Amino acid sequence: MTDQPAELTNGDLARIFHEIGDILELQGELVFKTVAYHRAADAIGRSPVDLVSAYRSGTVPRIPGVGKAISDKLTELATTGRLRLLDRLRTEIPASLVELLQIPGLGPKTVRQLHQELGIESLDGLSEAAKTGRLRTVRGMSERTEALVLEGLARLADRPPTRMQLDQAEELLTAVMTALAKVPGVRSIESAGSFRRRRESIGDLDLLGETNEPGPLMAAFTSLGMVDRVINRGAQKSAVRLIRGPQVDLMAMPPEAAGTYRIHFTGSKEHNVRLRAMARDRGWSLSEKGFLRLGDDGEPLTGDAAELRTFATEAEAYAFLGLPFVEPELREDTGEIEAALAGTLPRLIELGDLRGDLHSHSDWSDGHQPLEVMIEAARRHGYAYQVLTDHSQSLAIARGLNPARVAEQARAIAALNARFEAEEAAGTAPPETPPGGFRLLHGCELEVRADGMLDYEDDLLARFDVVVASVHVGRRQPRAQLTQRTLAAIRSPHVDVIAHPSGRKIGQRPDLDLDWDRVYTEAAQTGTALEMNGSPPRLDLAVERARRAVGLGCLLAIDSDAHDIHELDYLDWGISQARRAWVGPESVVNTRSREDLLAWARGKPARL
DNA sequence: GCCGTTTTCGGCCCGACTGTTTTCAGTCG
Repeated sequence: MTDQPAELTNGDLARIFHEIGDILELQGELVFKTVAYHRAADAIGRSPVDLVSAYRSGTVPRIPGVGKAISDKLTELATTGRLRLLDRLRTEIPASLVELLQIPGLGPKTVRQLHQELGIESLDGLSEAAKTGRLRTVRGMSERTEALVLEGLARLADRPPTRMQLDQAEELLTAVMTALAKVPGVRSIESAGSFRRRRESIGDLDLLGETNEPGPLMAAFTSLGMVDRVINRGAQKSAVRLIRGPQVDLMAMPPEAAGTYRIHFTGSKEHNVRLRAMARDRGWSLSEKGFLRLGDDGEPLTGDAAELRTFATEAEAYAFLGLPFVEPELREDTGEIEAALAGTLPRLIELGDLRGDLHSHSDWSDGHQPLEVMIEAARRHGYAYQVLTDHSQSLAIARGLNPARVAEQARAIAALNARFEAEEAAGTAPPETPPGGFRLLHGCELEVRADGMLDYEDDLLARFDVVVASVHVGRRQPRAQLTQRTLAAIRSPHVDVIAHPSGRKIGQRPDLDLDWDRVYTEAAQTGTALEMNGSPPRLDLAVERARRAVGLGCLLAIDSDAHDIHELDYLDWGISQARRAWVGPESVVNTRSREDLLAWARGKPARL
């Protein structure tokens, strides 16, 4: 047996550099240095390229925030699987000390002090010291602080931090916003933060209230029935925790300065840091309140000389910095500032660009409703087509269709389409029906079996309008085998879309271990679309993968994968992820008319 | 530690809230 080091994923690498950053913080290292490690860790975690493979092969990608020092450490990790710096740091600071940073209110300075003065090096030690009253012997800590620490410890044990799906976040936000919109003097309540940027999962919720009179708003917010406890309450901002729910932050904004408040509270933090640096270069200090003129000493002018510029809209605030409006989904400091400066921001896809949905289910397989109910709901979305893609035969758990049932389903679809055509001719179709009418297209979700074979014969596959293929079984096969199965589907003349290509479920199930660049390259060569599945637990392809895939020439399909009429709206989440991936309408096959879509699907053999 | 058509050295974003303060540091977002 060889003593080959375990393969480190980008996620493992990110954790390593975050840990280094944490330990350096506890050691009192220069703040900018610790921030640099955390920044680099984030960028490494986001990288679409498998960095261990890249470093071993010597084709090292350029990663923003990774300079010579951290690059050398990546080389060491890729070749030896270890990092001497981290081994040494762990002997200097017990790894368990890092856990103390999770307690709300305890930052690096305090943890370091507790370690030095009381010898505390773990959560257990902290708990013991708080209970026995030793904590209050430290300067700056009181009996009250001890109670807060114990409360924080209890919460940590009680409720592991979980993140919400986008749809769950939306539901909670809507409830809070509806309640607060009625408060006198409040012009509007808006969501901000990571939900507005449509991150794939959401931790805290952020809200902005437009008002000149924040008092009643803060009072109403902190006394909502769904509030478990008030974390803090101030004149302009407050935070609460909802019962069995997340933390919600609310900030009041005066209407005339709403533009900079929105920018501030939408983030991301990294995007804002860039904007503030740009403001500083131009002689202004940027905060949520607006732009303050700086004096020669680099400090904002005060007294009579003070000068504050405010803007009611974000577009005006960006314009003051010489930038066009930057869509919230792009505000991650992943190149959007540079593109804005160069005037090369993309025209992002919108829900209205879609002409149909290529992936949905009925109770013919594992959908919740009869075909007629699903399709009646789909018709009312105003699309030109909906593709029904019930599962293929080998996926027994989802009641996959055998060839005889496929033929029966084709007849049912033909009958429905005949009715739609007649209603459109008679003018009795739903008012949402687009010019050219609505048609139900016959597709299937074709199982790529564990043995690598496709689940229907070619002559049957040829009869479908659209075929989406996916991997559900044999997920733990080695990379080479999984990649071959996916490539077999991509190369089939009948497969048009690879559905949820990574197979992940956010926070529950990891990605398939694929040679992604080969998948992208062959998908681009064959004109096979990769799906951006809008189902909130999937959101698959993930944003960074989608961005790379499009960069390598791939087409995408944005689909709902609806198993229920309410899930048809999942297209919206798919759109938001595509926007985060800088995707424009030209890269998405289901922006095409029904005729063009069918021509693309039929034309696949010619494209090969 | 990172980064640069105003810099290869000297910067690196900003303010509210909290707690324990007799004027502010730490934490957080």
